[in-house]
Amino acid sequence: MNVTGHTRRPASIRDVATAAGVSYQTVSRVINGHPSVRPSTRERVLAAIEELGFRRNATALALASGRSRAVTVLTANTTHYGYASILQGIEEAARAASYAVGIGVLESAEDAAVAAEVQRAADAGGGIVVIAYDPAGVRALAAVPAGLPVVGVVETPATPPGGDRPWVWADDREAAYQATRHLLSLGHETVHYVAIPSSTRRTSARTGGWRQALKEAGAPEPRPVQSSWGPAGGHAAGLKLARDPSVTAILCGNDDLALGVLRALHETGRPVPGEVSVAGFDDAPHSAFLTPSLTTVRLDFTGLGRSAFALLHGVLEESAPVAPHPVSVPELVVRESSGPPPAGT
Amino acid sequence: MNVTGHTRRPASIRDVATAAGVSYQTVSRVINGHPSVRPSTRERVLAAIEELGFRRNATALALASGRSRAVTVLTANTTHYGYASILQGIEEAARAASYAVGIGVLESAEDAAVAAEVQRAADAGGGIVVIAYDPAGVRALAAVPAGLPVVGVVETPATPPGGDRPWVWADDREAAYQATRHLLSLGHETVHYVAIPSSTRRTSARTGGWRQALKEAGAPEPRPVQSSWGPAGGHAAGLKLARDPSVTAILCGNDDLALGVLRALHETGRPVPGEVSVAGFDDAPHSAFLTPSLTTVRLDFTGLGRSAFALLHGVLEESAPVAPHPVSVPELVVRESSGPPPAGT
DNA sequence: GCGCCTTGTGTGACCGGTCACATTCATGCG
DNA sequence: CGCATGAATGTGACCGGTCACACAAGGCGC
Repeated sequence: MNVTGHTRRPASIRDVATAAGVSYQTVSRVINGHPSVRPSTRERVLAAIEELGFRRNATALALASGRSRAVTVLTANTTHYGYASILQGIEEAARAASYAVGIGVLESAEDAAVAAEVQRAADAGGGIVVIAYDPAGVRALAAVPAGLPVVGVVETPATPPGGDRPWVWADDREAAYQATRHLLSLGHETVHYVAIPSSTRRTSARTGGWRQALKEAGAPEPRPVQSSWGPAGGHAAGLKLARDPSVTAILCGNDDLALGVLRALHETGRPVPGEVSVAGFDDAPHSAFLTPSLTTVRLDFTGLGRSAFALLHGVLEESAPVAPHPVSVPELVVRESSGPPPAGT
Repeated sequence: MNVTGHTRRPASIRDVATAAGVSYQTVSRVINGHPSVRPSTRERVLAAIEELGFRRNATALALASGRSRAVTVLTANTTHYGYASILQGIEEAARAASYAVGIGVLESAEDAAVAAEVQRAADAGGGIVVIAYDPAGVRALAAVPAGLPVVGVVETPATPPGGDRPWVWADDREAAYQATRHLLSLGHETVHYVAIPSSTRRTSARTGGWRQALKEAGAPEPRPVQSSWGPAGGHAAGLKLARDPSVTAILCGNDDLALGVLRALHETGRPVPGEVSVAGFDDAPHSAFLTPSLTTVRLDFTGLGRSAFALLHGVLEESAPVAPHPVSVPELVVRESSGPPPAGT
């Protein structure tokens, strides 16, 4: 309406109050839907709000009420598929609940750096979601001071990370178990494992599922190959494994690693799936379009993010029902990269 | 120090003041580094701060001072490589300047939805960075009310999107130009183009660079194939192009599209680069590990994000020097997917 | 000795909301 | 008819900082 060239200070509830001829408290009642406001009064206030383009100041609201309707997501990474999808799920749910979403990247797993980042997140005032799939995340989750509303997105339900704090998970253990069984069922003697960083600890869910499947089948358990997150790490691991002719099946900690492994096998002249079968983890969007397309396990990261937010939302507002630990069931997706072992073996 | 079971209200400057035996204003001076505070006093205050574990309340600071040391990033997507990398760059720079980073996803390009999201970003109080690579982003940038500190990350410097507002860009036009010239220089008669959503408009930078290279070489200009962002879109486009035997070179709007195109060519039995050459855009981490590895143009998205923040930072605090429009130079990366056209042509 | 400027410190108001309580007026009920 | 009750509204303090200004003490010039 009012088009002066200058940027004017936005209208406050007191401005609205004078415009409507009521007290600021009445305005507050109207915007909060308090019942005992005479309809005619409400009408007038709403008109004034409309006319002045009033919007409730989020900062003042947070300061006065203590609640800030905000979530900060702490994560070691924003670009990898799994992380980015979880973040997206959180944002989606947060937006629906009109919460603001902040992010903090844990660039280093060093304690001081992690603590600093946790502090920053705590300063933001709202709730915190920590993606604790890796060392930095796990430490961050542990470093969140007690009493702060926090939810962890973790690898496995078997090891409660922060003791009493709520968490959500996709069942990586089950997923790794399924993928490994799939490969074994094709006739492979055993399955080698290329691990993402956190998954080397004995307690890791992905490693655990793989190990369990091997044990149940009475298959020998090769040493997992420690790797990084990206295709470069997978490539290096793949070159190593390719040298060993007994290797006929490889499970990778994520699809990016699998991509690197595929490339390494290609470079060393070992056809997939003719000689070696490869399975990934996560079902990233590109996996279906690789050549050969990648057998993998699909995890619902977006849903995981939504659940994390729902849980946090429940903690922040007692009114909101706390979701019962929602575990999304992983789904094996069989594609071209897995098949029976070569006949000669 | 003080370990009571209950979560106590954090210390305020007044708590510190009484503990140090000074007024709250003196505490404020100390935490702001004001010069005229007697060293001995400063000492006492710092000791009290330390002892009470005082941290300045960000919300109160924002309310009182007006500045909120926060950036909100508006983007249509958080999972695609380019977007995620820009976000990461922004976060990195923001963290270094101890700014909080918020994100808002533009789920729909519909005007009302975009406007709502812009409002939310504005409500957050700080600066705004809009990633305007696509219709939703472009609209969001246009919808930001004048007077708000905002920086756009845009496709091309040729079309100032918001008129007077600052923006940064990676030179997509130049990148597309380089990639197209590379393919032409290999001997291809022309280069087909599979476009990402925004790039179909005539003003688009990527399309423009491609077109310019064709024109300069006197090559015929085929109709660009409109596609989506992901590999599925590239796959569909690739199937279409594969039917045309005259197609020997394809430039894709991003590496994910290229991946889909590669797959489509594989499925239709057209060897790459034997019969068809393919080039991508962005140099995503996986592109080097595809089979065939992908010729592409590398863009420094992270650097772009950092620049965007630097620019915004300059706007928010006059003290900070405003970076001169920093354009990162794209770099052509030649890999296996491009080569000379088949001899018979 | 006086005025004046500078240094160090304190006081009150304010940012824009919420919250606890006070006040007014119309009802219902004994 | 008097009084308790509840609806409708207003007042003052408060959240935790900042800002503008006041004020005391000390040094300097004249």
